Amino acid sequence: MRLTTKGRYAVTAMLDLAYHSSKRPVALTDIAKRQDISLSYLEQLFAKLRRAGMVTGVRGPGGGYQLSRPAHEINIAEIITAVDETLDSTRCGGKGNCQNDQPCLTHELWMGLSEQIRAYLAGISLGDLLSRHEIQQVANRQDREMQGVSIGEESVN
Amino acid sequence: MRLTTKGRYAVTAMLDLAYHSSKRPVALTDIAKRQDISLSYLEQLFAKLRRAGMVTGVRGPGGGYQLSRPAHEINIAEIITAVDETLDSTRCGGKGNCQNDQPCLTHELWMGLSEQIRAYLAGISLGDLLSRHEIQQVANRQDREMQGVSIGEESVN
DNA sequence: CAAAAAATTGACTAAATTACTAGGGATTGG
DNA sequence: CCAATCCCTAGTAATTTAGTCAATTTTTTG
Ligand code: FES
Ligand code: FES
Repeated sequence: MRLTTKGRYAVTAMLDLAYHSSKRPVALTDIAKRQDISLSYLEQLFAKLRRAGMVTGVRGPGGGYQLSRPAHEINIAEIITAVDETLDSTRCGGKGNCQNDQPCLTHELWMGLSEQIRAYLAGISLGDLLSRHEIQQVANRQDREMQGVSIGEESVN
Repeated sequence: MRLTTKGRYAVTAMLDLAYHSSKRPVALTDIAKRQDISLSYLEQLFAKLRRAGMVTGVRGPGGGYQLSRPAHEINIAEIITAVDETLDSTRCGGKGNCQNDQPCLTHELWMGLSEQIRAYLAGISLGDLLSRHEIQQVANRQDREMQGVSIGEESVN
């Protein structure tokens, strides 16, 4: 499979967005600060998420991004495939041709694994994650740290 | 997770070894030809597999490698971890410290995924794979092609 | 209207990792 | 002995990832 920080960042950012969503859109600068992700890099990820129809951008002051669908209708597999293109474990990309146009000895094994991973991540939605205790605790901590930074110290960014 | 061609090659080579194992050891040059893997690269992988105690090497002419245990007692997860060091999906390596020494928002999610993958691959042994039809077919094809090469054509390697 | 806030886009770069090569021993059967 | 084979270490080329930079467009606020 290809699970890199790109996919991880995308899921993290989407979860942050879901957690802080209300009437008003959420600006990427806020997500970048809370989650410690480069703003420019986030912009690239959200461009893909927008093209995939998972978020909508609102321009201008007070703008930002919003989920296009309720959090419990967005699953993790979608998010990763939107930015990573695939969560396939095969070498051949599912085409069964990685040894001289023929399937290699282990093609079926990786196909099975891919399906396993896909099914697991497709079965978890942003809404599911939001309701988990550990995640609420972490999100809370991050919000407090954000306040601390903006009140107590100079912004170093 | 980190599933690269290194891990895939290792599993493929181990499966080839299991399939061709009998009294006599199997030489890496044969595996390299059948599976289209660079010999030097295979040697590096088998060095790790040997250190992990999964195969034993026999030197000298007629030498090669043998499985240290029966095929049904070697599972896929073992093989991958032996060469790839880990099949962890987290960014932090399970330590929960990837955001400024604190767990990031999605740490628990990746932990769950890692366990899912590990359990799946740990539940499959080389013996299981050997008994699958598709794999026998592919192995057979490879053996025929090998013969064709050594009889009909000059070896291009 | 002017200014500012924010998304949007595309090109480019640096760092890291992977896949692979090169070259030399060490062992052992015939 | 000598050829086949494992064994070991370094090094390198290719690929991929993570991230930067700079310019543009759209919209709201004052
Ligand atoms: S992984 Fe699909 S053919 Fe090798
Ligand atoms: S993945 Fe473990 S702390 Fe972020």
